[in-house]
Amino acid sequence: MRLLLIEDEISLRAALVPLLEDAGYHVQSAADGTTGLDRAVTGNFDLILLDIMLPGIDGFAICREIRKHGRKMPVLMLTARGTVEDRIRGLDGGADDYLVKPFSGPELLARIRALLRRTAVDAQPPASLRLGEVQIDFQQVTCQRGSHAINLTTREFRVLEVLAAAKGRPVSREEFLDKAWDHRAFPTTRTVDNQILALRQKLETDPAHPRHLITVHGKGYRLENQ
Amino acid sequence: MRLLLIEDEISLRAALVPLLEDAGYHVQSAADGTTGLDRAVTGNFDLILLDIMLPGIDGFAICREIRKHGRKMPVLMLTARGTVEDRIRGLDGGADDYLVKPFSGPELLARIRALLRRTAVDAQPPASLRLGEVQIDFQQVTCQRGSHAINLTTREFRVLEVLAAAKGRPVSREEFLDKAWDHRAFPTTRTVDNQILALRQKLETDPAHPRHLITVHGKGYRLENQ
DNA sequence: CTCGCCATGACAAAACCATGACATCCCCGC
DNA sequence: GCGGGGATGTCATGGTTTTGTCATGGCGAG
Repeated sequence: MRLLLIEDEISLRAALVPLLEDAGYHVQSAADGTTGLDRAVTGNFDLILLDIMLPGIDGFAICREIRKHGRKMPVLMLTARGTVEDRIRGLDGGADDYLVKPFSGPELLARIRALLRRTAVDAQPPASLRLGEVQIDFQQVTCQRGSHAINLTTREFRVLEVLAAAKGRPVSREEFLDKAWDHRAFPTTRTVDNQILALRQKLETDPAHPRHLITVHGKGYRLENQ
Repeated sequence: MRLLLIEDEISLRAALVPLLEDAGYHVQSAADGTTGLDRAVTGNFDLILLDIMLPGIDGFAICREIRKHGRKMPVLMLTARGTVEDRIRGLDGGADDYLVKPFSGPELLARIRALLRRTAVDAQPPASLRLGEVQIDFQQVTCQRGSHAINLTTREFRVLEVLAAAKGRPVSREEFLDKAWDHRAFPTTRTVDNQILALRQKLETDPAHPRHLITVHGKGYRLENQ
């Protein structure tokens, strides 16, 4: 599991990073809001730890921006202030939980576990998906633009399902090969690209300028669900 | 949904029961074959999870007994062995799916969902069906294009019924053999194709370009109703 | 016995998709 | 801004798998 810690205080970072790594997480950190937001949006994280008081952009704004980019990973806010207003404001902006400093290590780990568990449950692909005027039904294994049926291959459905289950998180080529290909298939990476290409040509209104099957340079692809 | 877990290893039961209950299933378990068979036959379960290596009766025998009693609920075999012979023997004896230990929780849940979907969704085929200008009546077992009668064989009716019951979802050849053939017939896959071929030639306006009996490459066939 | 049904196998046709070549784009350092 | 190198877009190709289609023969019902 990959965590992103956005926190400007060096001493807190120094304390938190080992704690999280000891707990088995992969941790990256950012010392200011701008860097943090950038990594949160482009990186492939499972959870964000976000301080509210930050130089650059503040935590509330970062959280809103993350959501604007369609990223659904859970965000755990860290703050020195604990007023009811702050809490409401944070949760309103798209944060998933809220932890008031000072907190204990076990407390933090427990919150992280709870958040990851909560989101892992709905890591299953949805029963159906709508991309613009295209409707994909994973139960019926059908796909149509308006009333006109579109023929997707089995592999294309599986690739879409993986993307849909990721809920906007970028999916790397390796992850695709793991999840959409039969166990232990090791095709060249071009293969994944070709599936994406085919899906774009079938699903996107303008395949050359995709609005839903988005390339994340150096990371893979992600699904923009409008 | 009510599941019955027949498994003698305490540790596996202890791991599986909470997993299944968290997933929203009602779980009962039996620690040996005799008890398990008894509950499977008398109880009202939607699915059976069945270990093969059991004290008392072994899993294969239990499965056969369950079928002898006319119970049709899906059976998912769990086993440490994964040989082709075991698999065939299990499926031959009336099991519906097969999972080799060790398996992951999500993997098990996915299989269960698939089995329940497969057996529950299409419980009731419609009483009649209209495909273009062709009218099929499953009650009267008749079929006509306009006022002109079309002669369908018994098997063709059953194949159509299975397709109709699936409501547009693709039906695999395995599923056809399960549902449209007498218990545990193992004809070559070509047999299903031939039935579809015959149906197309009788029902489709242009058998070479079917509009209703649609091939889903790598999956099977599905019925396009309109 | 005769006829229809249908399982099996053979072969052709089609679909799918892995691979590689080349063009193009993007990011980074200058 | 301006290359340069790596990453991605795109296409053509061939091999493999899956499906279409037909012929054959066994089998059971009437």
